[in-house]
Amino acid sequence: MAGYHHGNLRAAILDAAADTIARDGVDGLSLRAIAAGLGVSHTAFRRHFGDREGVLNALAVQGNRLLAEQLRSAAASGDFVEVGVAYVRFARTHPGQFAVMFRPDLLDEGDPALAAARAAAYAPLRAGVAAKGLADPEAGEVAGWAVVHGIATLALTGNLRAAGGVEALARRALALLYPT
Amino acid sequence: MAGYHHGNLRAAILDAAADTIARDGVDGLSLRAIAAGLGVSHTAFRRHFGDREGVLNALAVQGNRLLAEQLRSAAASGDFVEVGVAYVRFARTHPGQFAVMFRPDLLDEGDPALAAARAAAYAPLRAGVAAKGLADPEAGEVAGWAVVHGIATLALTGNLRAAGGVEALARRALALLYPT
DNA sequence: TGTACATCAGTGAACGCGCGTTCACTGATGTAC
DNA sequence: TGTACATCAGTGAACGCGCGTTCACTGATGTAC
Repeated sequence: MAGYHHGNLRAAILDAAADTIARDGVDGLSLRAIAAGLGVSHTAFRRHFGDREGVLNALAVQGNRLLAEQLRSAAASGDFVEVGVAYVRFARTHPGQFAVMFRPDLLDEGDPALAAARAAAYAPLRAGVAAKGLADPEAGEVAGWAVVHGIATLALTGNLRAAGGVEALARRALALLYPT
Repeated sequence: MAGYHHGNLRAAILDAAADTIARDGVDGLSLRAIAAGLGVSHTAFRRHFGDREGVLNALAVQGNRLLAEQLRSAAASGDFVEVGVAYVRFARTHPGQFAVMFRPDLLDEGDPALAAARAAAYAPLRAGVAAKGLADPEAGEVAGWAVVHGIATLALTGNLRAAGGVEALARRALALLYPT
């Protein structure tokens, strides 16, 4: 662990970056501060990520993969509302990744790994809406995505009061949109 | 207009700040750059706003007042869906203000003018949902707000493809949530 | 079993940059008499 | 009608700060023979 070689610097940097972004926002992310926190030179990250955009991009890929996994798992329950709840839960348990995933201005939009991870994350939403057999499935996708993205965003920025918890509130809102 | 006194510096700074934030994000806002653009000393804004937070706060108050006005006007049409569409339209026509309005971390949360402007902006949503007579009005408010906030946010950050236009898409999504 | 050498991982000094803030100030305006 | 003076509006030099990047480098590891 100690010594010249860190051993797991790449993962450690991503973890620390996610924490910092969750606390201070993307623009509060200082690679120098992260390096200091890890007891490592402030240029060490370059070997693994190249530059600042590389760090953010890696975080976005990681986030999308994790989101895809959690949405798929929720979809397996058979209740589409739970897919939406899982989206909100992901945003609140991985706020650092979430803050970066929908910021194409900060990412390498040419990265095929990012595109693939995004597509994987979007697939369960599309499949779930299709199964509903709505007259306007495009509107169904957008409404579903927007309602959970909106709740997640508003909750993360401190704009939502939810006495019974954010996830329960999301469940009630989704029940209105997709009545059983 | 020319000369030592600008005449309308306060309004000019707010306009320029909104433009810059719309283009570069809140953290891309440089008061020095704005001052240079207006041909004014980079400390001139202090007389009117005190510090950086003062500028952002004034922008948020202005934005909330404008939003309140436009939502009230849409509510007068009698069609609640149009209140939601007006929210999305506001976000897209005033992206600089919108980016700041829901960032309590950047604002002076003790400012009564801000609290009043926010309450005025939220009122038409609450009234419109109440008129719907839903079994779960709280969920109705959150779902309505979240869906338009989500669509606005996703569209502004470049995450939404909408062939027929964002407002039309919002209208279809809202029609799903509040069927007539 | 040992040695040479390529590769991989991390170092730390130096650079230039733009930022918000502080400070003592100067120019313009308006009001009292 | 004119003058004194308080107030309001904007100036510009200087400060300290933290940032990402560049650069030449050193230490550690693993593989070929």
